[in-house]
Amino acid sequence: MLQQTQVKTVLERYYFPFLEKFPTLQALAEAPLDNVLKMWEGLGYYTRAKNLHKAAQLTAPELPKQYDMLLALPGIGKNTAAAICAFAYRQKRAVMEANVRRIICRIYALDDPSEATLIQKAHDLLDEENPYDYNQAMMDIGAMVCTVKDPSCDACPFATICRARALGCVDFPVKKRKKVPTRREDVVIAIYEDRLFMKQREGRFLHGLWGFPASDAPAGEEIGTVRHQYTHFKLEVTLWLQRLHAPHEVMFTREEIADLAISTVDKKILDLLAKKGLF
DNA sequence: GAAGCGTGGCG
DNA sequence: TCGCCAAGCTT
Repeated sequence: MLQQTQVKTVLERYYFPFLEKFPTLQALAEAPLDNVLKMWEGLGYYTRAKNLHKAAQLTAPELPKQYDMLLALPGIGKNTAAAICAFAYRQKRAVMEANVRRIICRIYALDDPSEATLIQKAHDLLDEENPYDYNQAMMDIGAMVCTVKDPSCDACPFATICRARALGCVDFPVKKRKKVPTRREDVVIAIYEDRLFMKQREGRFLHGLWGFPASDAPAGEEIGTVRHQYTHFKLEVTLWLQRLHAPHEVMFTREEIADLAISTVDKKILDLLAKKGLF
């Protein structure tokens, strides 16, 4: 859950409900994927949920303790494998995530280091006698002291050796900006009495979540626009309403929709329909 | 190595 | 409104 996601979000809305629903690796492994996705709803990067579910099925009832075996599991990369080893099993592994990366870039004044360089530096710095405390300290310092903007260098234990500080700037690592394109889509909302047509998404994007597929041939009445910002593109959806005279394909009532895993953009569409009193 | 993958918060 | 960023991984 914590991959590319702020701790605050995970702790406030996802971690505890997820553990209550799936209290053991075995329970997670036996659950239908749709139930897992429902608990992941709104958290993003949904492949993580699928990978976690798969990893549970591969390892239940017990997670392996060896780094290489963890690394081989879907969704577990070098950082997560190192974190599990260091935090769960007190092994000598150095985590290399966002906070550690920022600290290392600043200590050594690295603009845009390769992954290999970062991992080498992290390994060099690791306190092998206290891997748990070292890793936790690095992440906490990154989160609370060596922050992205306006770091508290006066309170930083690295202040005397930090090259970025000696250079009088905190502009490490160098931020690479990228502009994202805008994508426009037409979506036709098919309504019959108290039911809506929804489809489970396929392909890589939002896979497994239920939503409103884009249409090549919009028809019906235009009812509004929904905007949503993804990492790599901006989406602008024009909504069309089509009232059917007979039900077709798969349609859901409001109560049934509440049990489906739905991404944020499709939630926005549902909100707009509700706001306009259309559904 | 680079691109693709979600969402919410912040300035 | 816009760009940046977060306990990264997979292809």
